[in-house]
Amino acid sequence: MYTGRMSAPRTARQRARDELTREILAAARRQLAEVGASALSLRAVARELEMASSAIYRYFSSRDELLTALIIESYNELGVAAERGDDPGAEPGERWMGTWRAVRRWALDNRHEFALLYGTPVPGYAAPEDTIGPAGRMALCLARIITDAKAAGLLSLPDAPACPPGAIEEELTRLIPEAESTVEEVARLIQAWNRVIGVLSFELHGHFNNVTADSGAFFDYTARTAGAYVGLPLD
Amino acid sequence: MYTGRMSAPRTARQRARDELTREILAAARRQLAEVGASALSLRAVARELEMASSAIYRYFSSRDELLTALIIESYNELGVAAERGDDPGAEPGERWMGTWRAVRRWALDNRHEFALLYGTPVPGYAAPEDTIGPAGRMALCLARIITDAKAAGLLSLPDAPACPPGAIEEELTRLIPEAESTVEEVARLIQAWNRVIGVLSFELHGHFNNVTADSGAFFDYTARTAGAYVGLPLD
DNA sequence: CATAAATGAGAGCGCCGCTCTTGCGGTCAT
DNA sequence: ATGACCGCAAGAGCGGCGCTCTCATTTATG
Repeated sequence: MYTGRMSAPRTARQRARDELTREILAAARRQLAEVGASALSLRAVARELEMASSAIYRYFSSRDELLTALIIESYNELGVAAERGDDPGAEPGERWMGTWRAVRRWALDNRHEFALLYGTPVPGYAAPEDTIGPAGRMALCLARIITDAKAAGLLSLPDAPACPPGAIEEELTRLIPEAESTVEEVARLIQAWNRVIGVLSFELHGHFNNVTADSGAFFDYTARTAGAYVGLPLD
Repeated sequence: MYTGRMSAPRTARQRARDELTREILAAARRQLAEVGASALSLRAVARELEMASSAIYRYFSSRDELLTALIIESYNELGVAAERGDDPGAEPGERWMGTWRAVRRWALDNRHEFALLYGTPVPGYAAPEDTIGPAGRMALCLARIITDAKAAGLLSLPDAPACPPGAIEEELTRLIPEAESTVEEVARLIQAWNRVIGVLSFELHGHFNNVTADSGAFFDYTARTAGAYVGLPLD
C-alpha cells in the first residue's frame, strides 16, 4: 500500500496522491509528537485533514502501516541527527561524544518518536524488512568513528572479558568492508550502542527518577565510559 | 480504589471483595501474558469472569489502575526471581551471574510483563509512589551481592572514567547502610544494572535480530562484562 | 427493624479500527 | 469524442473499547 519513497510523479493523479500521502504522514507525525504512538488515531488524522477516515485507507492499509512509516521516518531523522553531531575533522573522542549528545538531544526533543523506536513494539510487529536499513544508520555513524580512529592508530581496547565465539553475527565485521573489524571490536561497539541507548531509555521512561541527580551528566558519563570501552581515546 | 494488599478480612462482604479483587487481577494477568498490555481490555476481563464490565470499576477505578497493580505484581515477581537465582553461599561472581540468568529466564517466560516494566510507559503514567518499592527489589538483590563481596575483600574496581560529582543521588550510597558504598561503586552498579536490562530489552524487542547469533551467549557475555565493571571477580 | 452503604447489571456516550457500498470524476484506448 | 474503466472520497455501519449513570438488590450497621 504505502510505497515508501514515491518515484517521479507522472500524472496529475499520482502527483496528488503523493502529496496527500505526505500530508497524512505529516499530520500523523504531529499527532505522534503530541499524544504518543498508543494514542495516535487514524480518525483524528483524518479529522485534521478534513477528510473521511475511510479515505485514509487508500494510502495506508492499516494503522500499523502508518506507524511503520513513522518508524522509518524517525529512524532516518535520528540517523541524520547523529551524523550532524559528528564532526569528521575532530578527535575520535570528541566525535563519539558529539554524536551521542546529538542523539540525546534528538531523543529529548522527540521522546514519543524515540519511544516508538526503542520502546515496546506497539503493534503485532512493525515491518522488519523496511526498517532495518534506516535503523542501522546511527550505528553506522558510530562504526565510522571507530574505524577512522583505528586507521589513525588511536584505537586501544582496554581489558575486559572476551566475546565468546558465536555470540554475534560475524557478518557484522564486514559492515564497513575496508575496516577489517575484529569480532571483539564489533562486540564492544554493539555493547556500547546498546548501553547508551539503554541509558537514554531509562532516562526517558523515568527509571532514573530517584537515581540520577543530573541526568545529562550521567548520560555523558555513560557515553564516555562506553567510548573508553570500545577503545577510543577519551580523557 | 484498589487498596493494595488487603488487610484481615472482617465481614463476609469484605472477604468476597478481596477474593474478587484477586480474581480480577488473576484474569488480567492471564490476558496480559496472552495479548500484552496494549491489548489488555477491561471488558474482556469482565467477560472471562462473567460479570458486567461496569462492575469492574467497583474494584479498579480505571484501566490504568489495573495496569499499575499488574506492574507492582510483576516487579515483585521479578524481584523474587532474582532472589531465587542468587545463592548467598556461592562465590560473588557466581551469585551475580546466577541472579542475572534468573532475571533473563523470568523475562523470557514473561515477556509482556517485562515489556510493561521496562518498555514504553503505556498510560499517562503509572502510579509512581506504589511502584518504587517493588521496582527496587531486584536492584537491592544485586547491591547485596556487591556489598558481600566488598566485605569479603573481593571487590576491585577496574580502571574506567570516574563518575562526575552530582550525577547520581548520593543518598543511594546509604541504600544498604552497613555497606558504606562509595559514589563510584554505586554509579557502576547503576550502569551495570542499566546495561544488562538494556540487553534484555533489545533482545526481547527484536533489536538484536540480525545482530546477535546466540542471544543467550551474548547476554551472558554482557552480564559478565558488567560484573567485571562493578569489580566482582569473574574468570 | 430501619436506614445507610456497598454491589451488580444494564443502557448508553463517544471514541476507535476497519469494511462495504455508492457515486463521482479523471484516464485512456478505441 | 466517446465509452469503459479505474482511482478516489464519502457515508453508513460493525464490533469493540473505556467509562459513566441509573436503578434494583443485597449486606452491614445504628
